[in-house]
Amino acid sequence: MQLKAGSDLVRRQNRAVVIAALRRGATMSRTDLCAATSLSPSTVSAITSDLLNEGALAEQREFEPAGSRRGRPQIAIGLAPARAHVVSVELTHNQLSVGVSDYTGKAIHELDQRFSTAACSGEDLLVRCTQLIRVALSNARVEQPSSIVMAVQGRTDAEGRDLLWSPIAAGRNVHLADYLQSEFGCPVTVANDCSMIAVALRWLEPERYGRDCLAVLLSHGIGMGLYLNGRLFAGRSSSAAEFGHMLYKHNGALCRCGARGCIEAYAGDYAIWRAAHGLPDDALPPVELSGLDMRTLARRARLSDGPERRAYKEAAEAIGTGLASLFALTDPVPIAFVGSGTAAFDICEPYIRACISGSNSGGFDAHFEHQLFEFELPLIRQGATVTALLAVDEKVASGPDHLSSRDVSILEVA
Amino acid sequence: MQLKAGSDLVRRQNRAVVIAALRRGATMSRTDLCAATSLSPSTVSAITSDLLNEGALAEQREFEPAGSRRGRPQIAIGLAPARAHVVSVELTHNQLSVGVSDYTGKAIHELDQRFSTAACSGEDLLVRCTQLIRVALSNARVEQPSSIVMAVQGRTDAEGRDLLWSPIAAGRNVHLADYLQSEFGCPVTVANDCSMIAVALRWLEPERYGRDCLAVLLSHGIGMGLYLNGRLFAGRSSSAAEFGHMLYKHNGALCRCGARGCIEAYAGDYAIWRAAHGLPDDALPPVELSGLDMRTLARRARLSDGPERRAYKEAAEAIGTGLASLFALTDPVPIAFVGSGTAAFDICEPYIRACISGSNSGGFDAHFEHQLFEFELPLIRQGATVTALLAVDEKVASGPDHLSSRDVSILEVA
DNA sequence: ACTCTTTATTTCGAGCGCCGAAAAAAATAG
DNA sequence: CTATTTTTTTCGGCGCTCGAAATAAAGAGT
Repeated sequence: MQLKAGSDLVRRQNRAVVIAALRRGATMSRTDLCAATSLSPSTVSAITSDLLNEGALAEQREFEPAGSRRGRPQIAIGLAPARAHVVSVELTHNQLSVGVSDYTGKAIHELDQRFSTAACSGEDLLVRCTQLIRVALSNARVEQPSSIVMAVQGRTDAEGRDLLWSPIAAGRNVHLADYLQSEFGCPVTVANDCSMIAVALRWLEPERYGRDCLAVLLSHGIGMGLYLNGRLFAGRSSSAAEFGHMLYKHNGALCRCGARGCIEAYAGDYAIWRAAHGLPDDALPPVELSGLDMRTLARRARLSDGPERRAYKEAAEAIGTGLASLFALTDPVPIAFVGSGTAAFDICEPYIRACISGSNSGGFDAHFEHQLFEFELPLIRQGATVTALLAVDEKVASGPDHLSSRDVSILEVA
Repeated sequence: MQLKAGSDLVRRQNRAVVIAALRRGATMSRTDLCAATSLSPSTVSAITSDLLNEGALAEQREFEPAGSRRGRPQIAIGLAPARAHVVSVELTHNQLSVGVSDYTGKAIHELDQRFSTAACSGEDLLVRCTQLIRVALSNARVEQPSSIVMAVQGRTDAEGRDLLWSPIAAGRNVHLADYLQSEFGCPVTVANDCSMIAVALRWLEPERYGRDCLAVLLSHGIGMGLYLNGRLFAGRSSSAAEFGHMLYKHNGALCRCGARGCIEAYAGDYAIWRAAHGLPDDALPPVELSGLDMRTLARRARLSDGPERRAYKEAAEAIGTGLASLFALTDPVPIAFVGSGTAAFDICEPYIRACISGSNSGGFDAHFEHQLFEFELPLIRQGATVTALLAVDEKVASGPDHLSSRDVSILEVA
């Protein structure tokens, strides 16, 4: 059942609209805001004055940008950098990264730590995260973060509280969000790394990826983030969207996840390496593969039609079959392939396209457009930061806790 | 960008909440409505009195249901049957059906017509629909329908305007909605039949299917309707969710859709029949198969481990592989298997479960609960009717076109 | 230097929809 | 016939948006 509405909802919504407009476009005058939000000047005036009082917005009188026209000059308004600080945490293979940004989204500080994630228990993970975040905050001279988003390779619960399973760490059912939340006293969300890539792409290229965005991570494992009709696709009880674990072949090759026949068991780096070296498809996959190993494999695959080429072909057909199946469900969607695996994409592409165009994806236009991004980390960080900022925006929009704006100005005077 | 809000939105929303409450529970008093909507008594009073004036609601003083307690008796309020009439149209294999219901959802009239759909051009379809709807409306003594929903086997565009492709009719890109809309002067939506099954199940069993609902139609072809996190899953540019056309085997058996390796090319009735009779997997599938044919096949499959059993096993593994892949994306969801194919579900079930539990679906709880429904038509009709009614509700909630409630009462007096 | 024009922003009063409290309505209990 | 109980309506107030008018702050013209 839908929820009832009241004037409170209207206020929140319109404040949110104003904040959203400013989050996109650096600074705007009140007049610009009227145009962007289609709110009346009076309303924009009221809302901005409230938000200015609350410290969420700041006027920028300094930069009068020349354009000297007649009439009263516009006053540029922007988000107030100091209103909040957000933290993004990225847990990837053998690396933990932390980024601190101000409320405008400007990166203030970034910090990495490399260690063997495979040996990491849940407990270890909590401690390492806490420590690294603390250092980063202190380096950035931030007392109190307002929101933390942690992007992990692996499956989280649907509410973004727990890390259920990760291919890169031993811990299971790690209550990351609750722990960090009590450590840092601010809302924490745990998200899938590929979802964050999709968020970033949507944010960076709304024209192309605004409505629909499929991010496929090709690396040691295979991950996916999907926006469909403008909303993040997630499972019923977990972050799901586990493209890499769609079933490619019943009783097929052994996957890192323990199941058999997953796409990843053919298309992950370890699977390609395994197949290229003629190892049995239930061999325990090598834990560590250098970028050099894979580049060598790719070079051989390009040179001659040997076992390497066949391994890449099988990988491509696993991916192509998965995409074809996915597109039977969603219709073709613009794709961003991300990660080190994109370096061998030239080998895979024709096979992938053959799978998709031979299938019924979309029924009529069985083609897809794609882009390649070699490095996933910047995208993940961008996505996590944006997600954290939007969470703060929501809180700011709902106003200073249950005090009317009038009360606030009274408090400020006192 | 989100849209701005105003008092108009609040009014619409709260009227919608009231209407939604009444659509569920036959009749309620104003006090009940307060509890159900969490609106204040004053607001409920105002809204119901407006809706009564507009003829959307009706008081039912007749049935004072005994429960003689002290105090002023409650006045039962319900949707006014005469406020609107909706039409549901179902196009299935060799049959066109029309149902007419009043605003409370009560079926007033139903009408079927059987003919060879395969021979049907787009033009034919438009004419037949129009004629059958006209007859049904006149039989039901309904002057003007308020909403028509047509459920078709096949793929529609994302907006529910056109029938893009259907396995049961020759026409392509048939502008069903626009045509019927101009014929009957009311909003028309074209929807996928399996989506309507999912709508119906959600409506009938909200406890089980309210949030997530997977309807799988097993019959000549394979269809699917999916609700995920309370919203209908649909493709980017079409109704999509074409479970039957997920890719099971690259370059595999020939499917009705023209592609190769679709799940349907193994699990549709025609595919099972083809395999059981040892025909090549690119044989043109028989167009007509009687229920008797399939029952015979199933009986033989149960009796001995011959070609029939193998055909059902292959079918089940195609479905199981598809479900495993789907559940990698969505986590396991309660399933309703619908249609004549459910008669052989006892043969398939173990193989389907083997596929799913061998895979990584959901990561941790690789099981699913399911229900069987032999007859799809009643569910499709129910879903289409509900969809049509909800469309009317939305219009009713937004109020008499741009007149305030005061204006309306003035008009009524005049 | 002063006034006029232009453009941006704020202020003011009205309207709409919700809510709480009080009043009114309509029954039963005594 | 009055008191009690429960439902429903009425009334006044509040919060939010909006349109119109007022104010603010510039450049342009004389």
